[in-house]
Formats: sequence, structure tokens, C-alpha cells
Amino acid sequence: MKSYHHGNLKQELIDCACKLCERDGYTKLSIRSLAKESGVSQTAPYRHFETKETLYASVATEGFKKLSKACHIDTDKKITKKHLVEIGCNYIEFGLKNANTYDLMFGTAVGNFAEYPELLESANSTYENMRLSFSKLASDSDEVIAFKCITLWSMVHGLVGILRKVQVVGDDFEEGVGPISTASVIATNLEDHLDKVLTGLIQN
Amino acid sequence: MKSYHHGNLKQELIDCACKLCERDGYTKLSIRSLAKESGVSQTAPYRHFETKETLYASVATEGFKKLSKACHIDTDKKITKKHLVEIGCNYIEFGLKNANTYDLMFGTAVGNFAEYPELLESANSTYENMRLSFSKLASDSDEVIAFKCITLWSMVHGLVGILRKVQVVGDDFEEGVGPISTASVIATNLEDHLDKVLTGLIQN
DNA sequence: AATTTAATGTTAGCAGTGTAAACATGATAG
DNA sequence: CTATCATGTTTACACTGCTAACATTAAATT
Repeated sequence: MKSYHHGNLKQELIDCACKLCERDGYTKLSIRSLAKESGVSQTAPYRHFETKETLYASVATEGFKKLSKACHIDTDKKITKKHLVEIGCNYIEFGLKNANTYDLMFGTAVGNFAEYPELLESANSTYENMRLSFSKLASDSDEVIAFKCITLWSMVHGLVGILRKVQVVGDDFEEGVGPISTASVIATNLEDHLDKVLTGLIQN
Repeated sequence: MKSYHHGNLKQELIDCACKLCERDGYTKLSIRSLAKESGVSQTAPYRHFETKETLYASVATEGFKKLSKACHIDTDKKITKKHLVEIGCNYIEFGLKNANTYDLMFGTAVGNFAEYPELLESANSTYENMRLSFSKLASDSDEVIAFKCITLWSMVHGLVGILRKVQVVGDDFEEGVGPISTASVIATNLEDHLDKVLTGLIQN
């Protein structure tokens, strides 16, 4: 027989939410269905999440932790451009493979990160990762490093968005040279592409 | 006295939806509230929009039309890098000033553009605009032009996303050199920034 | 001109949602 | 042992997308 108290509801809800979010997209995620999935009453989740946005924030936090891990270069040795390319590739791979979670992380579902300290921290740590890598690459000023970070981040973030969208928009131009085929060429040669564009940003 | 038939309901719904979408974000948009706003019964909109997604598609279509216009270079003369920079700036300006509509255009609210011919066309015409400009810039092959388009597009698209997000994430790093201040520097020097990155992409 | 048809509107209703309020249970601190 | 408080339940409200059945009227057909 099951006890009145679940015992580990919050974590189970988060785990379940992460799964469902990635499977169906965050818009399909409902607190009620989540509760049912965990065999608990409709409003039980409200003991752990003030509003739905709070739940979203938790899922997004998990996302940023994973992204941060995927973009972490665990070497104390010298960092080269190749490493930065790798970070970019891993970032894009994460964005494409976890598209629905990525939407939650970068969309407007969670309005103000500052209201969710854990989310803010996990998001900032993703940035901090990138910052550290750039700072090891060359002895730039903080301003220049921040500039490079934002440039790289916006580049890979943009690629995630466009690569996804282009497949949805379709390709009614000539065969083989339209946006879709070009995008897929870029997608399958991410390393080359990032290398090319990064070269303009940094010097070796 | 008002007549049984509205007369111009579809267009009025679209106009109203565009306004409300941009004001409150598309998630706050409901068919029922829209109907009330137009002084019509709850289900009247369903005579003009099969589902809510169809309505979204109409709003997104309007968005792409505006974006397309904003990124149109209306000169038959020689196109220079400066023009491409201008396109990029206009694109970003549109994305930042119409953030909520932009979300609808590039998010997952409308799943498959191919189901909405007008949307598909307006989205493709935005691409086509850019393609034409690049083709007038240099006599590249179609593949190279498509490559440049996607690169520029992903760059400005990424900047829109990051510039918006960075202001939400906050800046708990050192004053003046963190992501926020850097982002605002980029935002206020978009031309320089785009020029710098475009230079790596094209040669004069 | 009369009549049929199709487009457009309304009413009623279902199933699902987020969330608040009042209450129940039981783990834990005193 | 008891009081407290975190956690779970029940009930309820207002809102949502959407469907089905019906009403009105503009447009097409005879």
C-alpha cells in the first residue's frame, strides 16, 4: 500500500517534466498530467512549485546544467582554437538534439531568470565556462573576452535556430543549392564552418 | 444597429491578433478574448481559422512580410558590404522591437510552415531578399550565396536571441565587463560589429 | 423574381487547464 | 506525548480550444 506522503515528489516531478518536455515540447506539459503521471492528486505539485513557470524554471535549470557540461572543456593545458570549435559543435549538437528543452531555456516561457536563483546560476555557469575557455586561449582584456563569448554564443545559438527552422520552412528553390541543402551541408560540416567563422574572431 | 454578419471579421481578427500578440506575447492570445474584442461570439473566429495554429500562422505571415520589407534593399545599383550590414542591422532592429512577434515567427508555435502557403511564401521571400542582395554583391555560385545567406541569417538571428536573453539573465560578474554591458555595447554598435564579422565572410 | 445553397454567425456544451481555499495526514521538533 | 508544519487531497472557479447543432443572410441558380 502507498503512503499518504510521496517522499520524493519534487524530484520525481522535475524528472518527469524534463522527459515529457523534451518528448512533446513544453507547451504540452501540464501540471495536472504531471501529477497523474506521478500518481498524486492534481494540486500536489503546487506544494513544490508556486506556479507553472517555477516548474518550467526547474526544467530549464536542468537543461543549462546539461548544456554547461556539454560545453565544458576539461583540460588544464593550453586551449586552442580547436577547443573553441569543439565547444561550439557541442553546443549546437545539444541544441539540435534537445530542441524542445532548448526552447524552454531560450524562449519566453520563463520570463525573468533573476526570480529563480538556481536557473540564473546554471545559465551563468554556461557563460562562465565559455568565458574561461576564451581567457585561456589568449590573454585578452575582460571586455574583449566577453565580446568574443557573446559573438560565439550568438553564432551557435543562431545556427541552432536557423538549422531547425530551415527544415521546417522547406526549400522551393533549385535542387541542391537552396537553404535546406545548404543548411544540411553546414550541419554535417559544423567543425569546418565554425572554424572558418571563428578564424575571423580570433587569431590562431 | 449591428448586422448579423460582421463583414470584415477575418482581417479584423488578424489585425487585432497582431496587436495583442506583440503587446502581450502570443501565449496570452486567446481566440475567445479575440472574439470578444471584435464584439463577436466565442466561436465565430473558427469560421476563418481552423485552429489556433492557423491564427498564429496568419500573425507570423504578417511578421515575415514586415521583416521582409525591413530587410529589403531597394537599389538596382551595385550592392556593397555596407548594404549587407544595413540588412543585418535592420533585421536585428526588427527582432528586438517586435520581440513577441519574432518569437511566434521563429518559435515552435507554428509547427510546419508547409501547411500554410502564405506563411511559407512570406518566410521564403525574406530569404530570397537576402539571397538577391548577396548575388548582387559578388558573382558567387549559388551554393556559396546560400552559404553566405545562412551564415548571415544565423548570425543576426543569434544576436537577437542572445541580446534579449542576456538582459534577462542578468549580470553578476564584474561591473562593466560582464555579458550585459558587453551586449549593450554590441547592441549600440551593431554596424561595427556586423561589419567586423561580415568581413570574414566576404571580401569587400 | 423566387428559390436554393453556401458562407458566416450564434448557442450550448465537453474536456482540459492553472490556481486558490479549506481540509487531512503524518513526519518531526519541543 | 504533543504541537507544529510540511506535504498531500478535495472542491471549486474561471478560463481555454474546440465541436455540434442551429440561425441568418449574402450569393448563385433557376
